[in-house]
Amino acid sequence: MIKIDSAIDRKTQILNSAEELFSFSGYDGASIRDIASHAKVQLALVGYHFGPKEQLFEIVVQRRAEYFINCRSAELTSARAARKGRPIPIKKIVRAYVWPFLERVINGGAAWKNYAKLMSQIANSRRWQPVVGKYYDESSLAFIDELKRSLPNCSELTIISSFQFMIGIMLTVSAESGRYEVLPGGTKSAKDLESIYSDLVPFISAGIRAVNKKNAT
Amino acid sequence: MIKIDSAIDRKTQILNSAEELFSFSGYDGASIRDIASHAKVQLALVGYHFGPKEQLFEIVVQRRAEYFINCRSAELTSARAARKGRPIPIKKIVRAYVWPFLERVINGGAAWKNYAKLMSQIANSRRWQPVVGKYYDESSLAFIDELKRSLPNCSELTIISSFQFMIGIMLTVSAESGRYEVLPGGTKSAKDLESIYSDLVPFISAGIRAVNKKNAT
DNA sequence: GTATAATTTATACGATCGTATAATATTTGA
DNA sequence: TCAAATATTATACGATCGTATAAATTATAC
Repeated sequence: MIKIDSAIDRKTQILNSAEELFSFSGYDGASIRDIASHAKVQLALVGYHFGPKEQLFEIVVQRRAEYFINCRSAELTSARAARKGRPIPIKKIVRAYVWPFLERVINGGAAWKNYAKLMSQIANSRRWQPVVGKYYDESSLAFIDELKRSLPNCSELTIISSFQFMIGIMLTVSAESGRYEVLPGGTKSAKDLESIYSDLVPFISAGIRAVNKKNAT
Repeated sequence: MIKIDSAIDRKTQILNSAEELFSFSGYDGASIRDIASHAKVQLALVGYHFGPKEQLFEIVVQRRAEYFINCRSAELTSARAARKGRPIPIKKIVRAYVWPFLERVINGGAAWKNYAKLMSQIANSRRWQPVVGKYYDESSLAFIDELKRSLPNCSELTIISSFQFMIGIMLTVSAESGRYEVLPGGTKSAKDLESIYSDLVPFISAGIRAVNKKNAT
């Protein structure tokens, strides 16, 4: 008889189910009953472990946010160390931000894909701005500061816009909405996905350099 | 006594309210009762004019889609005519796609802003892919074909990716989620918005040129 | 002007929602 | 081993959901 920590297992199952159903149906479209039955637990157990629905939602957002923030911070630190005080190349900054996210979408399995889909929807939503900001703002500020250091002649607004453009691209790709699978020549295989990702950093880096040059004082 | 066409007026009011509430709360978060009371009409009137909720939602998406598709098509046609058979510059293609949308966000008032916010959420959603695709796929294909003509050495997948990147940027900016207003130096005024828009086309054009060069055969 | 059609109102139905609670089962710690 | 803590179940409550329907009102056409 194998002993398993049932409580933790079930909590994880609930979070994974919530993540999946929220990402497809949205916050109000996914009921706690849907989530419970998808996780194969009783309805009341969801509330017992996670409290009200809004709190469950926030915990879903928080859970993987911590990983990304730590990972991005580590990438940035290591890039800084390699440059010994000199500004970090734009491409490295972009990579430090988008790669931890894309890597998980590629290698992390269905759960991480679901998280990415969820984020791609709520990041554009005013309604969830407080939740997203609570966990991601601090990390965002660190990257914007780093961009400022590497683009000293660029206006702050242009830097923030570039940062926003980067996130927009990262999320629309990670959403895998199916919008481009139906188009002839659109994505079909995992190999295609990697090809898209390999275009992503050069695209963003060139974009940032272009608006920097355009707005340089 | 002024004679007003009450029915049409109220239908428009309902659509505007649905647009606003869908864009903030999502499809399931906005109830028909919310929409009706926001439009100052009776509950049952919504169903009378627009049928089931899903149909109302689709009509909201469709209403302004027609304008954008026509406007983009006209921009493309005029750009083609000016070039007399030669390929259209990338910047012109990008502008033909994003400008009709951004122009409405800038000058169209609250209703068009709400539509943009709504699109920025459902465009990344698999759930609504059939609805979005129904109205936008044909136009998307026309733009992808035009990009192929201007980038003859670029792989089809890279072109589709670039197209997707462009839409991701356009929508994340139009969403006005409030994510960047809280950041120091972030957007505050309408003037800032125009500055962001002026960075958008150069950013995307430079990005496309970069991945084209990288993948050129 | 009056019959016909279109619009609007008032209301009700069954289903599903989030949440709370009491009872039961399981695990934990001394 | 046995009480205390934790986890799980079963169930019920009031609120709100989308939808349907009949009555009342307004507009249209001849």
